[in-house]
Amino acid sequence: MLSKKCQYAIHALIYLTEKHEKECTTIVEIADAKSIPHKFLEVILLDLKNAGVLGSKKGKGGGYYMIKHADQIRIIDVIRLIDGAVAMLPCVSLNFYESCGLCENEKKCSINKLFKEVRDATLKILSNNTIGDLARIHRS
Amino acid sequence: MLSKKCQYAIHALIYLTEKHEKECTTIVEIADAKSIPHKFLEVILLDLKNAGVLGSKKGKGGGYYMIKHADQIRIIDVIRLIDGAVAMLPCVSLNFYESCGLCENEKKCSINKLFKEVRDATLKILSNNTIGDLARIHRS
DNA sequence: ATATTTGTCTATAGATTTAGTAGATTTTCA
DNA sequence: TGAAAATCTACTAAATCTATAGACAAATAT
Repeated sequence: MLSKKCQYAIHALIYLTEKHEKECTTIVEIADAKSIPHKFLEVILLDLKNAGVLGSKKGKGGGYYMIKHADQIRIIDVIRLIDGAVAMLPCVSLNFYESCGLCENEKKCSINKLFKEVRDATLKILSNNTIGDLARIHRS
Repeated sequence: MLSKKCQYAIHALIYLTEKHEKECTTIVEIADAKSIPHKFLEVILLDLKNAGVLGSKKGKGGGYYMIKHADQIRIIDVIRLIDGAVAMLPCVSLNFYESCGLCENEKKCSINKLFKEVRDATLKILSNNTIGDLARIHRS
């Protein structure tokens, strides 16, 4: 399961994409629109900023804005950024690999093989879809 | 990520399948063979028993044995039994559905739609593979 | 300059889940 | 009866999740 944090991140990014781009939107506006606790959203938007996805401006008229184009933000990237590994087992994760510590030979392990299949199927979908795609469907 | 508990469950079932079927195997034997903490394995095997996957016999010469054929135990069933939902969002789960509480109309929600795709791809693989399949590959 | 608005940083806290442990009890077999 | 094994009850420690509080820094308007 994706964490609440990650779900909030996706919703916030879609909201920012659907708004006029290049304009600043405050944390409170997004929080109210999407019913996200705003102190929690604060942390999330900061993470997205530190990852280079969003930019921000302080003071009056400030807020957050998209720094990357929505079509360049893949869903898989948001998940990895907020939640970490996408794979169902540590030993099949591309970005957060760890040995499972249970099988003797990972290359011959049937469990490993099966969950690599699952990983690849999941990755195929989540890396071919962007925040832009989701926002477009949303609008129509 | 699958929990350790679920990984242990899969390994234990494969171990039981690879052993001579119909014979009793003690918790301690499985725990030692697969390096699983045996008090933890105790809980796991009991869950599998209560779900009708394993049978048990108490006393001397007792232990656990397969009650279902390994080819009838789908990996998806083990995961659902031990970890619960397989889906990445509550609103796309078939067996553990809950509303996400974030979108107005689930049927029009693009996020919902995307993660249903992921769910279906995952389910396709995990319901077409059984403990028997994993044990067979293991052996060869 | 100063007040206001807005993001940033530090710190904390409650709830839940994960991963496991301890010890008494029951059943079965020899 | 005694030993071996599962079963049951009841914990616990640590991590993670989901937040919240409050001080601080920067930008803007007046």
